[in-house]
Amino acid sequence: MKKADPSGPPGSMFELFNEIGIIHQLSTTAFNRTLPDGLHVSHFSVVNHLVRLGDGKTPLELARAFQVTKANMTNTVARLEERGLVATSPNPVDGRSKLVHLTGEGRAFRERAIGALQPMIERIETLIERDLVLSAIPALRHLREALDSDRDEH
Amino acid sequence: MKKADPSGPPGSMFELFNEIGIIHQLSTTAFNRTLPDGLHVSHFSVVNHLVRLGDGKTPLELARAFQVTKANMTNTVARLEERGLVATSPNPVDGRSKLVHLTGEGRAFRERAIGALQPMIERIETLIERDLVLSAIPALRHLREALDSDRDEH
DNA sequence: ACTATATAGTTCGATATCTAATCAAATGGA
DNA sequence: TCCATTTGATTAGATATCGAACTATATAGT
Repeated sequence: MKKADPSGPPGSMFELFNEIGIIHQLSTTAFNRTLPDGLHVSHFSVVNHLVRLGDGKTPLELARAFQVTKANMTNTVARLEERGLVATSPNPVDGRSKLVHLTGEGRAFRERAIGALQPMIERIETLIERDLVLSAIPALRHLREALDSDRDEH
Repeated sequence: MKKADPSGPPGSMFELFNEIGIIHQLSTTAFNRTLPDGLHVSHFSVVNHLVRLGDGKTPLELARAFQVTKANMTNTVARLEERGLVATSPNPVDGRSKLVHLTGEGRAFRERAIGALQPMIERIETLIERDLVLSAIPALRHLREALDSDRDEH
């Protein structure tokens, strides 16, 4: 229905970034609307990361994992702490640093969030050819790594 | 160098959205830093769209083309107008609406912006296998259309 | 051991973006 | 013709996010 325009020659890097931008916008807005307790994708992502890969990470480690600024992660961790989803403690091996731990509420929130997102994921999966869509992952991984290393040089 | 974590099972929709989120973040920050006159990707995109597809569009048409809210586009158009990159006029066929036209400065800005972005695009292209990366486009188009039509139903 | 530099985190100010509410004009049905 | 509904645009308020400046601690070179 939407004849969205590619804002760049078809098959170009511009089109690629444009599609990525639109998908990001549509998906985060949809996720944000769906997540419980007024929390946002950025909050869920951090809690999910801590559950999946283990907690006790520093804010900087988290910032790097998600490629956001330290300031951003300071804010995100503060919000999570206000809500009681994480707790922080001094880093025993570095006096400048702190460690972010999950609370029981944090784990419970993750469960609720996944439950809330599930129907939406399923709805989308009925609309797409799953294999076609997932086939983009290796290319995206590769591009992400390139952007990442380009950034490191500044 | 960065062992970025997929925050979701490998090959899952979660990983896909996560990669897209990170790429979006890295690329828009890099673009924003590169664009001249303190302008941002959102501004460039609108001007570029008007040059490529013709001006005299309404704000709502622009909002739909980029999948952002009307409020967002009101703001973007206002900024562009402050800077003299576009001008608006009443819509002769609808008293509620307005039309957004390019100015000479707007076209000049687009040229400058493309010139400024070019080196960065080229630098990235030396870091990637271009064909691999571009091969993601059809999958992304497909996903974007699905998200788009899902959204229409609310 | 001292000093210079680097690093972890925070704070500040600016801006983009969202949702919800509002206003004005257009449209369609009784 | 009039009123209810829809639609285009704006406004208001909240929040995420960035970059830059700052503080405190750690590290390295002499």
